[in-house]
Amino acid sequence: MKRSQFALKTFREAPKDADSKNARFLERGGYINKLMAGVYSFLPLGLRVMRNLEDIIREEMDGIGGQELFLPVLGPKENWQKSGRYEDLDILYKMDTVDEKQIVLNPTHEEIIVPLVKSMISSYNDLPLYLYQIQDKFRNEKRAKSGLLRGREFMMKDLYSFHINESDLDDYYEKMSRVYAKIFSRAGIGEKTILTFASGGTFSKYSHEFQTLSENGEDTIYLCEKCNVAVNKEIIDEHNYCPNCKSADLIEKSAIEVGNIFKLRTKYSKPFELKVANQKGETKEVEMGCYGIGISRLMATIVEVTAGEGKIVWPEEVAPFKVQLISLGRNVEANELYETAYNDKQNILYDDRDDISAGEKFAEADLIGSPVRIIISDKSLSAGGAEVIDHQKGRTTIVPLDKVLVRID
RNA sequence: CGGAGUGUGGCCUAAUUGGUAAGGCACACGAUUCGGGUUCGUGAGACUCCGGGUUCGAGUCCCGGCACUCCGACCA
Repeated sequence: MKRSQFALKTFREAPKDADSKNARFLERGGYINKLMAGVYSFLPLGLRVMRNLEDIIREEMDGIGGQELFLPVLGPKENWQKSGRYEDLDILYKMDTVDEKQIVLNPTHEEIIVPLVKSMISSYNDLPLYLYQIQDKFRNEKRAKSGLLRGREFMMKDLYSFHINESDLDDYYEKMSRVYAKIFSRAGIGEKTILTFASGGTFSKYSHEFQTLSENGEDTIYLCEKCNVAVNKEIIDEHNYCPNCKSADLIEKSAIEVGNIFKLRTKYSKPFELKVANQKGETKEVEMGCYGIGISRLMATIVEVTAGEGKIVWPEEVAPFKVQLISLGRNVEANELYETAYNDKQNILYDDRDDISAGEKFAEADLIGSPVRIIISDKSLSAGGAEVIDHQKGRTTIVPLDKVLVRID
């Protein structure tokens, strides 16, 4: 991609109303644009980051049998009344339409997927079943805040698992827990993301959250540094010791909840009468689990944890562009490198603008944050080729132009 | 939903006791410069959030809305 053709506008200053680190950085860098409180447009640069996160998540979900589908944003009032959440959920967007129908903007999709799956399965032979989607969720938060961390419309991956019995649910739940750790590791926040015991609701003793340690986090967790496991504040009164080593030596930390896994058991299969026949021909309610990752929140969390002032180095798999090629007055050489060395032009951003100062190009490159930066200038050419900066390793080398690709790979 | 604060060109800011909107960024054009948002000139761009009120006169004071931000409550 040539920078001169890329729809990107960065700014010297962040908008005044962007107060959180992620909002300041992402709006300044031209990743996102605020439409109203808690509602953001994703611009081409920001969408590239989100798509990369989606790709990681898809790969991992598919890897444990997940099958992707796409459920509607709109939902019928009746489904939500059936589960009791039409009245219980204060964040539910309820709308009266002109023809006097009442509809809901789905804030989550148990009420949608359970009736759907009911129409698909009838026997234990149809189980287990793992369905997921990546889609916008709508929640009328009393107070949207902190940029992408708590929005009213946000991108989420939600997977729902369906099992013939509890032990099968337990097995899959454990498997998912490990896969989640892998996802956050690939997203570059593995070391700071802590498996956290949280309230399980009425059907299960605990659920688990994946909490990323961050000063600006809105959750409070109690961390056992020895085991790298934590307990959420909401259950610390009953559980003020490490779930792993039983130590009471826990440290209070603030964190951002980036993912959550939850054993629903029969909470929703019951009201919607989702049942299948078991081996004996008896009808049984289906055991369910649900597993969410807030993808836009994950993007914000990476920024909160890794960005500096006007500067970021995105994790390898997340970066909007893997490589940034910057020409400083040497477009002939840079053009040739761009055209010949890179067949994957989608993953390199080539700043070919010739009316922009070096300082401005660098400042913008810092905001875009590719792991690798290549500079071609008089200075680099007289030193022997292109200057290749590996931001992950913190290393700068001069590489002959015909060897640049080799060195990158 | 309670409390507090803030609304001025696209963005960031200024405007004296109330006196007729100023600057920077960005944008267009022309020069200049070319390793950290270079410098200079020219130009375009504003019902000062909306609606009332006080006043000869309101960005400024008063009332009512709306929006945004922060604190708290809430967060399957």
